[in-house]
Amino acid sequence: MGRPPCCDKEGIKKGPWTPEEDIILVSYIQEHGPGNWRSVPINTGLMRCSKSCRLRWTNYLRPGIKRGNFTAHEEGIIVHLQSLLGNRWAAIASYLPQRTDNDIKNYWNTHLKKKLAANSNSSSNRHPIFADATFPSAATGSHTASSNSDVNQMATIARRSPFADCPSSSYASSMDNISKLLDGFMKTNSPSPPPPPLHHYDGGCYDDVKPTVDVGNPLLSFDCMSGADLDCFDVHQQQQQPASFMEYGGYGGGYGDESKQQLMNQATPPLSSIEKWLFDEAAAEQVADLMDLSDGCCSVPMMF
DNA sequence: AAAAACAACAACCGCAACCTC
DNA sequence: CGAGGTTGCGGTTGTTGTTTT
Repeated sequence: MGRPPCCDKEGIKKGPWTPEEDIILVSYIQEHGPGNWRSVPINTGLMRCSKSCRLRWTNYLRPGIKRGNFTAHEEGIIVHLQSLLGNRWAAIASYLPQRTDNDIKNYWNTHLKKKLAANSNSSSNRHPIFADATFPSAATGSHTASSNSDVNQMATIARRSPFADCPSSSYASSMDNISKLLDGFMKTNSPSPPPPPLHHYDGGCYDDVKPTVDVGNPLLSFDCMSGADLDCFDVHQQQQQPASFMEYGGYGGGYGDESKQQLMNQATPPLSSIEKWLFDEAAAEQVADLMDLSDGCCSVPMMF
């Protein structure tokens, strides 16, 4: 099968998106919902390829995206999941609904990898919890997993992370301008329906209804998790409901603690222990601290 | 004050999986 | 069942902002 010409077409614009383009894309998706990306540039007149539209929406315009510094909790989750899953950023992102896979990938490459690489030089200080555990290989899926009790042990290590109180960065690029433009745009449009329940985010398509973690995911054989457990994270709604961009939170908006609680409440069947742990900020902060990402005193076995 | 170096992140590219007919 | 089309994902690059010299 031949690859369809996409971004190499003549007349296709590349590079940074303008606020005007963002408005066009957001308003179109508001009306039609995400998905069917092929038709987006055709119907909107945007001189962008479908892939670029999807990426822009997924990584930047999608409601509920949290921007700014990663918290210690998030760092803990990312480091732990990366050790479990390898560089499967989409799978990792499914555990952090407010972050995009691209964001996580960037953060890993620019921050965490460096920290962990520096820390790995002092492997003698590796914490016994991680030293004892053999984490799954992303390539083979083989592993012996840490148990719930291991996770609980992690949570008992009480030492506050230096990152815990990091303020969010003041994300101010073209976002301010875009936000103003969109604000004006929204005011001129009809009242919006109430915000929908938290979706499962799977690569940017809210209308996707499929398991968050695929069959090949080593977590499926993780001894404290079951397939049913994994479905806990697949919190989605069955029908699309275009909603106000701003009511979603607009740029920089997020579901925050309330939505996290909402997710916890909606998720049935009950979360597995590791999933609960992943949503437990206090525990994860402690794990992040346990990993000591800042001062290089200990490390996590990584699988690059 | 200017240039160079570095850091952060948005966006692109290409492959592979998935879907539809 | 297979071919063609579409979408998702991960690696990588390009651009912009910040810091250092």
